[in-house]
Amino acid sequence: MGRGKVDLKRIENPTSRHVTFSKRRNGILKKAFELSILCDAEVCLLVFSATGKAYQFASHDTDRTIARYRREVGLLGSNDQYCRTMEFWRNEIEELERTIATMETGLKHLCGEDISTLGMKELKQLERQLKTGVEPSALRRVVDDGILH
Amino acid sequence: MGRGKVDLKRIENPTSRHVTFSKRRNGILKKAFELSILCDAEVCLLVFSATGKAYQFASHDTDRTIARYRREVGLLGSNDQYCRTMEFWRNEIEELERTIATMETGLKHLCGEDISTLGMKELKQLERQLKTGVEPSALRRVVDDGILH
DNA sequence: AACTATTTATAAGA
DNA sequence: TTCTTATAAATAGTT
Repeated sequence: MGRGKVDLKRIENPTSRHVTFSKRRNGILKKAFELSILCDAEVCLLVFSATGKAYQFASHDTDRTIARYRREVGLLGSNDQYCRTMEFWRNEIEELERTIATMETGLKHLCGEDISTLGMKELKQLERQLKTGVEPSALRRVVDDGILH
Repeated sequence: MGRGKVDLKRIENPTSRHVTFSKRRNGILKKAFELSILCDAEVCLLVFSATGKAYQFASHDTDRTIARYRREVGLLGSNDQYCRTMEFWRNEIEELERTIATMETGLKHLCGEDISTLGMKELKQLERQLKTGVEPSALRRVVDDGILH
């Protein structure tokens, strides 16, 4: 698109490459946004320039979409047959139990200290854990007890 | 682009929405590929259709790019202050409750029928629900009752 | 799935 | 970078 057709290969001239990156980066971010709105899709786009700068778009939440990707795509080879075996479901349950154990540790930690003393890192991790799954009753207890403020 | 201009809002007609999704999905995947080649960038694009089907492009390796995102971007910029407010946690909880409600519906459905009659699609959805969070006791009950085989 | 009329994106130039 | 403009690409509506 433009004054001339361009070959699909790395643009050697650094200036052109940077200018093109800037333009196309904006273009694709816009496309990602439009796709998510028009078609009601969940879209996550991560871009790192050759110089290491990061750009991103997420229609919902980057972590959420990545988690979904890991769940649904990340574990390939889960063939139809295997999914119906007891072994498959035992593995599912074990994984869940590990998640819950981690969560419980996190909750204990949370109950033991004022949340305002937690660092950003811990808060983000806790948020991730919450979104990955937690018993709502346990959570509500924490909240009702007024540990959070 | 096309015979008419389109408003930036969800396309209500399901047929048009699906057709547009298919076209634009291909378009943006191509754009992602071109950006990575022309400008020597690291690009990762994750797309889930409204019906849950996944599509992706990764110039290098999806896991690698995600890891890089987590290292360099994941921990920055979130509003440290807001995360400590009650409002933030209430939102977290509401989101969880919605998830749990969906899950409970799914479990009821599961208990009512033999899992071997479920298709791959339902199995994958159930797997997603399981991993998103479910009370392990409820799950174990389902398993122990021999509904799965 | 194809076909086109149009809209968009963007390459090159200033 | 930013704006302009000619042209290549993408795509909306149609067949």
